[in-house]
Amino acid sequence: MTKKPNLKTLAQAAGVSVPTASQVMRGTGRISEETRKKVLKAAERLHYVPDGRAASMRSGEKREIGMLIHSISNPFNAEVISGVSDHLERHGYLVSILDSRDDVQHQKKNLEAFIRSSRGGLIWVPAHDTPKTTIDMLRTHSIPTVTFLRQSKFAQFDHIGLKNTEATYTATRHLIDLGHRRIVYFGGEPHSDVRQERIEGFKSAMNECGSDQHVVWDAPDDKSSGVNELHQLLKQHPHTTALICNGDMIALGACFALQKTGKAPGKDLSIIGFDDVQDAALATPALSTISTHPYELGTLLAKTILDRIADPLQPVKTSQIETQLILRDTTAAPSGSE
Amino acid sequence: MTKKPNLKTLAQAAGVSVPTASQVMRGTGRISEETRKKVLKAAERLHYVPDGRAASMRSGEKREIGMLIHSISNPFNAEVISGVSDHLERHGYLVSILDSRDDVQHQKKNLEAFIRSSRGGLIWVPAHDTPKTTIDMLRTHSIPTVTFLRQSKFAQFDHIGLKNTEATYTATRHLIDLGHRRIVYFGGEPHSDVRQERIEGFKSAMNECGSDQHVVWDAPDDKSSGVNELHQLLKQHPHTTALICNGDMIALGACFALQKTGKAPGKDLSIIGFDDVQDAALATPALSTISTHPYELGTLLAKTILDRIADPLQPVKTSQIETQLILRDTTAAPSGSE
DNA sequence: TTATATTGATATAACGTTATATCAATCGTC
DNA sequence: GACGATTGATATAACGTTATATCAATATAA
Repeated sequence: MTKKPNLKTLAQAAGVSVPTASQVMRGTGRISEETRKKVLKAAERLHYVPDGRAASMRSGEKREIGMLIHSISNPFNAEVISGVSDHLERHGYLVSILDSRDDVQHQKKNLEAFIRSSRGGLIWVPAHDTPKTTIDMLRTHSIPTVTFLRQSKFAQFDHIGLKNTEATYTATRHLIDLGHRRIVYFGGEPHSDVRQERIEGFKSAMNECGSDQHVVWDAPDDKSSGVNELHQLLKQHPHTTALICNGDMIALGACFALQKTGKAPGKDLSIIGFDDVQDAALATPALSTISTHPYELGTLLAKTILDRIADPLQPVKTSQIETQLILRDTTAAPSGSE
Repeated sequence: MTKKPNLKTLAQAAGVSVPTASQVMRGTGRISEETRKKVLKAAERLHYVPDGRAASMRSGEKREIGMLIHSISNPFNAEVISGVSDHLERHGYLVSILDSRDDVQHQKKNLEAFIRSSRGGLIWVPAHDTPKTTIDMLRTHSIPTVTFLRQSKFAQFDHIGLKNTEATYTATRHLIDLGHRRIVYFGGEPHSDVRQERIEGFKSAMNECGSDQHVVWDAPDDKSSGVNELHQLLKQHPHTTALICNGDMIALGACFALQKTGKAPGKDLSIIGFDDVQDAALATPALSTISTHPYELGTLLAKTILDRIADPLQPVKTSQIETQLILRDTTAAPSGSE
């Protein structure tokens, strides 16, 4: 069991000085072809790999970007991660993922460890109700940070969001044009800002058609919640003809629940989801939904954080990703409308 | 824009020496209550956070564990990650995730960066066809490593797997007892060792009942593949009465495809999945499947890597997680059997 | 020829910690 | 009151790199 080789070992093996070995490994400085080969050959032989901690400490360069997200299993996030990784790996960065589980305690622990580990930047979905102290902690250490999906109330970070209001406006408008009037906004947590934006779009479309009915139904954004809550909803609002859902999962849950009672999504109740996850297209009936281009979002995130690292003092930037209404089989004119 | 505080800054602010400040922050050594308070107060004021790189370099301690997995969006993996994180966070570790996308090139890049970053240990699902050079790289740097799900052919790492053979044996046996004889193993990549184990269990059960029909159908393990490939399968083997599937996703895809042709899973074709993902219980009809206790797997992984870190020279350990056959609505006696 | 660049290497110090050794002051014991 | 033990602090060196300055040897220019 030989000890891990370091630059000193390597330099001795190659018969050169430590700085020379370092320069060869990094490809910098003025080095003759002859010594270059000597060092590289020795490095190969010893399986030398530089210690990133020491290098980063001395040079100040940090070749690792962290992503802290609220749910690692979410297929939308997985696509975003692909977009980020592809771009950043091409620029020589390592991308590592942390999972806050949308819990501020977990998030705080993760961020503390993150700061200690001195990474180059943070791509972040802040957990619900992230407290100001957490934000302050980040700002104090002036870590290049880009948020996505959710924007912090307390600090100005670069941010990339979705055109939430526009998206739900368009979707609601479409339902109205089909003849629907009793439309419910279904799902999401009351505190969510993203949801607030979506509800805004929903309400403004409803207002335009003269409806003062703005029914909003709170429920967790997963499939089982969709199954359970739909019954409650229809009990309280039996004349509902269409749902704008806060996410595809709850929308698919609602479809299941409806089918179990012998009714058909699209025919008896129109349903529009949000995200366009893979299952949306595969479900029967296929789910009408709002697509959000997660891979492109990831690419944009990567570019944004590279810009921020390159110039930490530039003004804060905010952009928004276009969405697209995908019409499949769960939307139709209301059944009593002809 | 003040510079980031370090131990020197902190010590000066508190009016003590650098080693004293260090000891206070770590809670070690003999420190009077008075100076302890002074230092902690100063640390609070300056928002001091130690530099993990420097600490780790000097002390040799590494408080970060990496997980390199083949697919980050896989709900099974997400549960495993939860189990690992919960346990390791309680022991003061940070858990970060890398995604190899089951591609050996990505994997190699990730591992190289991983080694440079000097983490404390690696929990790993080796990508398909991981070459020996990659394994050698890891072994040379003697990084505490535990694999799960897939075991490397080339090196002996600690490993935690599933009782694959036993699981499919039991499942196939159950179908046979119901009266099925024309059973097909559906899905998975030909090179996969895990799948090979499962097929073994399938075949040995089939042999027991005197059937020499061992139809195995290759197909990617996702839902859309299930939809597409089922038709091909039934065209070639029209008398099939039951499927043992390589994963829940392809099983659910097969269910959808069947329903689209007006047939019923369970009644016209029995289907058993593998993994027991959330959707399995929620689908209509609910999917019979093999549950694998991913959270417990994660906990065991965490314990195993802690043991390995504590004593790097102990003999290699291998364990296997029990599985459980969950019978829901997609399994029944074959339709022509009464 | 002398002065000036250029090339290819090296010596030294620094990054922010922590391990080890050391030291003065206080304590208890006989 | 002399001695060793304990307490609470500090000085120093080391972890493995890289930035900067330096230097001898050669090449180029005036």
